[in-house]
Amino acid sequence: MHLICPSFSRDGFRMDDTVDLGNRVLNSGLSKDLAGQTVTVAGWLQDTRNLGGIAFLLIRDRSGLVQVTCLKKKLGDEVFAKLSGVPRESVVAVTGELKPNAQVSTGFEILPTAFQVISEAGTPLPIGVIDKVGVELDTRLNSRFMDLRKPQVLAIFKLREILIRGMREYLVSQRFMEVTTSKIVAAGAEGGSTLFPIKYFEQQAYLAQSPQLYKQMLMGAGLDRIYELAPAYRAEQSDTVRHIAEFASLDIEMSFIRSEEDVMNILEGLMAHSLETVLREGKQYLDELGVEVTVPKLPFPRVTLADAQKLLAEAGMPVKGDLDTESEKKLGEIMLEKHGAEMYFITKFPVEIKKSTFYAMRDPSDPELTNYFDLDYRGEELVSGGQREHRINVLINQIEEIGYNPKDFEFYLQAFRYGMPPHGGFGLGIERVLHMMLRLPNIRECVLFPRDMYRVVP
RNA sequence: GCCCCGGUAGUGUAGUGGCCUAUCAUGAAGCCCUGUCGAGGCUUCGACUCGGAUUCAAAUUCCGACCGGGGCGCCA
Repeated sequence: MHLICPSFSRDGFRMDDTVDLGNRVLNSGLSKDLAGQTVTVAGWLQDTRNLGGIAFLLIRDRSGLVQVTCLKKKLGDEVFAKLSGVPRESVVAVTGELKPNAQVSTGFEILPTAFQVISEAGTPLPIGVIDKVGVELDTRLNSRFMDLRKPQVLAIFKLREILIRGMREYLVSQRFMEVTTSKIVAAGAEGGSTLFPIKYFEQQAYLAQSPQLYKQMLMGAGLDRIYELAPAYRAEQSDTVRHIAEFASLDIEMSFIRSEEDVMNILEGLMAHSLETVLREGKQYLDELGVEVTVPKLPFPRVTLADAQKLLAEAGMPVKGDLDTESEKKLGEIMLEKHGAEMYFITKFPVEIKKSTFYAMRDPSDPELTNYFDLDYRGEELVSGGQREHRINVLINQIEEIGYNPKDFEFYLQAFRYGMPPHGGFGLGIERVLHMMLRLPNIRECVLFPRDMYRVVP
């Protein structure tokens, strides 16, 4: 911490120690109405435009920009040179008089009476905050702290926060209780190949790929309606723009459902409410990104997987089995055209496709199908969910069918032996929602410090 | 895991055997300029990922390593 200008002396410019941050106001709190008042602001020196006898310093804080205008005549040569020579992106604090001025885009400026460089930035910057050249995502992620200083990058995370807040609001209104389950587990909900092994004292353990089994056990505990927002870890060898090794998963589980339809009702309500919240509270950030968001209308269209295959065949893209990436995208176009819907359910996945999902309930009216669905958003999968099998005997059969040993799941199965209500739920990828909602080229854009097959730092 | 593509100043790029003491922009350093808001003008600085091979000659071709991008499978 050091003084910028020990020689400050002219015109009452403060040359003593430091600017008092106790009186600091956010840039957004300033306006012409404060004309003549002394104000203190602090932030990052975004840019300096030195015109010779006058210099403009732009100071950015989390709320926006403010212009500090320095006059050489008033400050003296030495002070003026020091002020206009502070490196970009240094953290500075300024006290000065707020003066209305129509020549400034905000309508006012600050004439400094004290100035402190709190933390000087090195040069050159690893990446520019306002430079007029592109920067690749990988380079940006290597200097993420600097990247996040860009308003359009920060906007993504403001919107993420609003989206999640909207989701919580909705779930609370529907009497869901938030829970936290362990991310250190002895067994996965699905195959072992996507698990990250960890050494847990003297035992083998894994990072949780899903809270699936715990959510269900909590239904056996009588919690009725729960949700959890927590990281999920997948060691998938998936190097694509929509996969990351650690993602935020919103998992819900609810009891006493009649079928998966009850779960879908909650899910569509959740999506509509949270997107509405984003639209209502996040307008400035959406504008920053130049994105338009449409709130989906209720109810969302439902199409069985079989019908989806028919639609695709009619469109000249026949698929057998599960949809591949190309047909998934195509279905997104078809649903938009036919129903004007960006979000839609694909229902009644066949047992054949869901065979590793041993806890899926099969359709009582067709043993070839399950009560499982996906929610897609413009051709990308956001959610998987469905009705679970709550009958212990059937559940054990389904575990054995895929060659697993029920003994390995005894901790889980126990919860089914002493009273388990019919239940269902889903897991939703937060980043997938943002990826599609904001039309970002890469899902890594909406994680602060993304983890993928190759990146563990920062 | 499979397929395709790439790695040039701090950042983004041009350059596909000799015309490269490597282009342009941005940036940084310095000078000039009293109304900038993508400020402007002038000067300077700064790079061929690493190792091996081919060749009279390699940023450029070949092999390997490392790093990155896209697609597929799979998935949230």
